Amino acid sequence: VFVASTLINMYIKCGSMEDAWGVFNKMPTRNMVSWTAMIFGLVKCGQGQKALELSQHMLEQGVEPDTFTFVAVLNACASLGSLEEGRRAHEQIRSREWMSDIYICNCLIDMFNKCGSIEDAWGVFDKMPTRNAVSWTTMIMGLLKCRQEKRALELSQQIPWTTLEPDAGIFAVVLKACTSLEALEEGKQVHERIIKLGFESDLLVGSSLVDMYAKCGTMEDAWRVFSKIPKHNVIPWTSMILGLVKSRQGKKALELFQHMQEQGVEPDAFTFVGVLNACASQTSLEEGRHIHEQIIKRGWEYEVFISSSLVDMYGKCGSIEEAWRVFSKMPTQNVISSTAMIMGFVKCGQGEKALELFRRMQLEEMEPD
RNA sequence: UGCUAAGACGCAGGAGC
Repeated sequence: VFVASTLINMYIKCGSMEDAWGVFNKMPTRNMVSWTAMIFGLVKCGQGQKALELSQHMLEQGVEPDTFTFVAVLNACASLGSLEEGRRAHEQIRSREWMSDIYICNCLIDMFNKCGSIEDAWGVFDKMPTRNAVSWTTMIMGLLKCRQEKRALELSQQIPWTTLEPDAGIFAVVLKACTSLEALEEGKQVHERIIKLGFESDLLVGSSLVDMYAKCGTMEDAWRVFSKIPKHNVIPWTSMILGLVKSRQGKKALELFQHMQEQGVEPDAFTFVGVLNACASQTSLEEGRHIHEQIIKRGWEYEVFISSSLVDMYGKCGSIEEAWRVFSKMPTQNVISSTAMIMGFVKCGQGEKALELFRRMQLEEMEPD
C-alpha cells in the first residue's frame, strides 16, 4: 500500500492522471493516503467535481479521512467556487473537531475567499487559536481580492511580527495592500522590516517592492531595489517599464525594454502591454510597428490584452487604419477594445465612424461603461 | 514514552476612459 501510494503521488506530480488511476484501480486494498493522493490529483488537474465524488466514495467505503483528506476536499471546493460544498465540508470538519488544525483553518479561509464569502473566511480567521504567516497572507489576500483594500491594510498593521515566522509570501501580500492604496509611508515601514530580516533581495519580495515604488511613482526607490535583486526575471522588468510609463518617462521605458532584451530576458505578454503603452505615450508609431512585429513573431497578436493595447497604441499614434486592422480581426471584441477604437476614431476626426461602432457595440449586446 | 513508511495550505507584473 505504501509503495502504491507513493507511485500514485509520483504519477500525479508528473502530470499523468491516467497512470495514477491505473495504479489506484489495481490496488487490492487502499488506505486513506491512497484515496487522498487521488483526490489531490483530481483537484490539480482541474477535476474538482470528480474529486468531491471520490471523497464521497471514500467515506462510503468506510475509509476514515484525516486532516490531509480535508485539505484536498477544501481545495476541490475552492477550485469549483462552490460555497455550498465548502460549507458542508466546514460542518464535517467541525464535527470532527479539527478546527484547531492550522492547515485546515488556512485552507478554509482560502476556500471561503475563493467562493466569494469573505465573512465566512473572517469567521474562521478570527477564531483561530494560533495563526501563522500563511493565515495572515491568505486573509489579507482575500480582502484585497474583494476590493476591501482599506481593511486589508489595517489587518496588515496588526500582524504580530515579533512572534511570527515571516516568509516571502507575507511580505509580498502586505506590500500589495500598501500598493493598492498607494500607501507609500506604510510601505516604507514594511521595507525597513524587510531589510532587517534580510528579505530585500528575495525575488518575490524584491519584485513586490519594485512594483510598489513604481506604482507610487517613486522611480528612484524602484531602481534602488531593482538593482539589488540578483536574479531578475521578467516580472520586475515589466514593473519598471510600466512605472516609467506612469511617470511620463516613456522614452526611458523603451530604452529599458531594449536593455532587458540585451540581457537575454524574454518579454512576455505583460511586458508587451507595458511597451505598447510606452509607444502610445510617446506617439512613436515606428517603434510601435516594430514591437507589433515582435508580437506577431510570437503569435500573441490576438491575446485580448495585447490586441486592445495595439488598438490603443495605433489609435493614439494616429494610424487609424492599422488600429482597425487589428480590431476587426480580434476573435472577441470587448468594451475596452471597442472604447480604444472609438477613441481612435474620435482623435482623427472620424466622429461618424465612432458613433457607428458605438451602435454596433450595443447591437452585439456589449454593455457600455 | 520516544523513533520509524506515503499525501497537505497562502504570495509578485498587464489593456480603453
